Amino acid sequence: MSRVKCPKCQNMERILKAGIIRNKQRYFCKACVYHFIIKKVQKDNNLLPDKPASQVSLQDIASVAGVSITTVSRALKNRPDINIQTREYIKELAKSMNYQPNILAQSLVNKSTHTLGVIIPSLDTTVFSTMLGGIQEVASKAGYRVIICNSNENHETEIANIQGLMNHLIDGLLICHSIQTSSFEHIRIHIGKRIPIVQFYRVASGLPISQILAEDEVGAEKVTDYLIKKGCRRIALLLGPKNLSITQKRFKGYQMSLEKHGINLDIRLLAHVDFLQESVEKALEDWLKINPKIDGIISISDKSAAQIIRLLKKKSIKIPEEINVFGFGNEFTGQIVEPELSTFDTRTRIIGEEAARLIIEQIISGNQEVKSKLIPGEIILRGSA
Amino acid sequence: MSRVKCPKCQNMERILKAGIIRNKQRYFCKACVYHFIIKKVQKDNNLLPDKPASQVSLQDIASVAGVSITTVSRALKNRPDINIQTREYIKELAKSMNYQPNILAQSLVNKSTHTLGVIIPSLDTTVFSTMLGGIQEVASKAGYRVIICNSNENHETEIANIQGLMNHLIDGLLICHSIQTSSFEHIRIHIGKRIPIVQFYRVASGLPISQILAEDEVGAEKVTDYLIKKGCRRIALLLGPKNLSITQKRFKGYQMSLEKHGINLDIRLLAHVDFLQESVEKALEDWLKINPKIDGIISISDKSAAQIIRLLKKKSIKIPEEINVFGFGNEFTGQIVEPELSTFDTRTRIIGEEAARLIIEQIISGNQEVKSKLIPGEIILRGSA
DNA sequence: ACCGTTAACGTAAACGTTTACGTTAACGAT
DNA sequence: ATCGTTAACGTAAACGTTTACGTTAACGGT
Repeated sequence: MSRVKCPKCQNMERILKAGIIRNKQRYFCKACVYHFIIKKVQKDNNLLPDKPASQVSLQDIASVAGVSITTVSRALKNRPDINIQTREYIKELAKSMNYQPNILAQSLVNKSTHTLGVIIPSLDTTVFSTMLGGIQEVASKAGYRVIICNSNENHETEIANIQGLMNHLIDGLLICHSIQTSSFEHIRIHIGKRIPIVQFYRVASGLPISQILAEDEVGAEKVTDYLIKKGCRRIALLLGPKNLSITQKRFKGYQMSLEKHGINLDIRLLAHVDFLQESVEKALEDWLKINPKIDGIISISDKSAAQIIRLLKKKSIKIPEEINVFGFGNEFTGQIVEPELSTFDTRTRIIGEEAARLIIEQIISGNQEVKSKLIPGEIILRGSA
Repeated sequence: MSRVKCPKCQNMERILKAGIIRNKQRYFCKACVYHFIIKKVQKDNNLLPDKPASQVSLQDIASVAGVSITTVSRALKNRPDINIQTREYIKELAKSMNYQPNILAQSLVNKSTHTLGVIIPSLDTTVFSTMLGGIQEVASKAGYRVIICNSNENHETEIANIQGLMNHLIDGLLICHSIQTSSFEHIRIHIGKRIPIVQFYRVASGLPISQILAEDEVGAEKVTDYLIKKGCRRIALLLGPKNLSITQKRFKGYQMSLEKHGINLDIRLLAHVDFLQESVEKALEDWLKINPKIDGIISISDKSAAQIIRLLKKKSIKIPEEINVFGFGNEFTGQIVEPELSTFDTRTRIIGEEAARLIIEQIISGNQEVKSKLIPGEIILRGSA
């Protein structure tokens, strides 16, 4: 017979084998009707009385102090219902034990992580990193962390990122859509739920979500107005992909200005690029073949504008005498290129700040009322126009 | 007498008042020795049988499916020990109920968040956002999220950020120190603990932590070598704050090159700036007063170098005939300024990628062996030198 | 002696998972 | 009938907090 003793009734007689489970022999004691497994005799875990590297928890402090977890929590959180001496003692003890609260556990209970999620299409572009800087600053002043996800201008990545963040990791989402994003179902399913969302810079206007916008339409109109006033009649417009809100709005502003001044729209003067150097160069080549000749260029970004200036100079085309060039964004590059770039400052940092401010307000108030805010920009005149 | 009934023994006789606690009258039943509080009669919570907006949990699915939480978890995690039909049924049910796992709870149990923390000194500088891009890409391909904290070149902020992240929010920390950081106790206390740390770009060499470095020393030496070979003898060096590792290393490389070529070091040719436009301008003004005249400038960054070129041109000093200018970093600006900037490409994106790769390897392997990796850079010659 | 009151503490549930281990029913071999 | 075996499920502990609520001792008034 098996020399096995039932751990419950200590009987050694009526023990049956009862199969093998997870590589261990199982037994059944008929006397006390009990299934059991013989544990491996642990090799004397002689040393290491404390858990070694793991962080100290409320429980650890409670054990040392000889009180309950509740009391420790109360002490550290400065709750009432605790003796002042006890509180101070525990606080010092916690400090000496180098206690650090586990934010995960806190968040799980409090249902709030004090973290904002940001989806941004790219980090290589100054515009976006500037906005991020603004978001960061406001967020950290308000005690919020920021998780940044880079969609890399890719629709699928954007969707995946949102999925991940929304699973209880963040208290609010700031999103600037990728170029490729044209359907917005992945956003719509989250509207009105627990987590507020704010769109910024590039937005989907159809959705009932708050937005922080640059003055795209008005900006483009002002810039076009200015160029027309300077005498330009053949103004080329470099735009992003057609589905982008800023593309549409800037085109609209451009169009309105032309209309206002009685100038006909020539679609050959419009170009849609994907922000890569080659496509900008291609667009410029095409423009230069057009008759009557162009006398102005408004670019989506200062980066592209700077590039255009360099290309025009290589062709010995005089700026601004033959062609005026205007940028968008007021990036550093504009001050380096010669002639220095005239540009429409969209105040990207402010956009970031306002977006963060709005979402934090919505998180705290719980009020998800749809708000739309336009950040006023400003024309900055330098040598190129 | 009080017409209060004891909820335990239903007695209405021997009930005593027992103080008020949290604004509620407390009672004591002498019959069954029981303290109790009369609950407010809940207003018929007539509607809303389900919790309204809160996310669906394993428990919810289990209730609907009529199984236990364990079974649901097993099904969704494709564990064995479950009937295939049950599994498929539960999976579909979960999908139809739009189940999303709570990452916080998962992380709490698994003691891993699949998130990297990054401390970066600034977002406005191309160098850093480029490195971030590299980190992001590698991390997200490996299934890791990234929390970015901007220290804003501030020591205190850096410390606060690390504190926050280390409290169980991240599996690994990537850090690029702020300018102001000169003591490293806040790092040292975390070494060898649960969470691996990797320093990148700006590092504290004294610490036993892995590092990913740019070729600062060799790079500066190569650049100086090149300028000397071109005939320069009075090469000015624009550096960052003295405590920065990259400052020290680039100076060392510069010094070694001078020594090698038998040129004496003139400390008037060294300038330490804080990356602001004014300080760069000030440094340049000082240099131009020196005799014998300078014939070369090596700058900490392309941005400063571009600025210097603009300033020199305003003073009608010819580049590279009178003064050669060399940058560091290969930023976009260098291609816009005229003459185009010669620069040492430190491969910042690669640095970010490698840093992410290293920390993920350490997280997965659990091996925190100290590794140091130098990312080879490359001289890029353009018009300015 | 009896009762009402309160300061100061403890107990246990809850948050949503994962997982070690216990349990059951059914089946096949003796 | 008895026993060994296994598929397929359930129970409960654990992760580290927060917090609603229960409990105790001590005190003061009659």
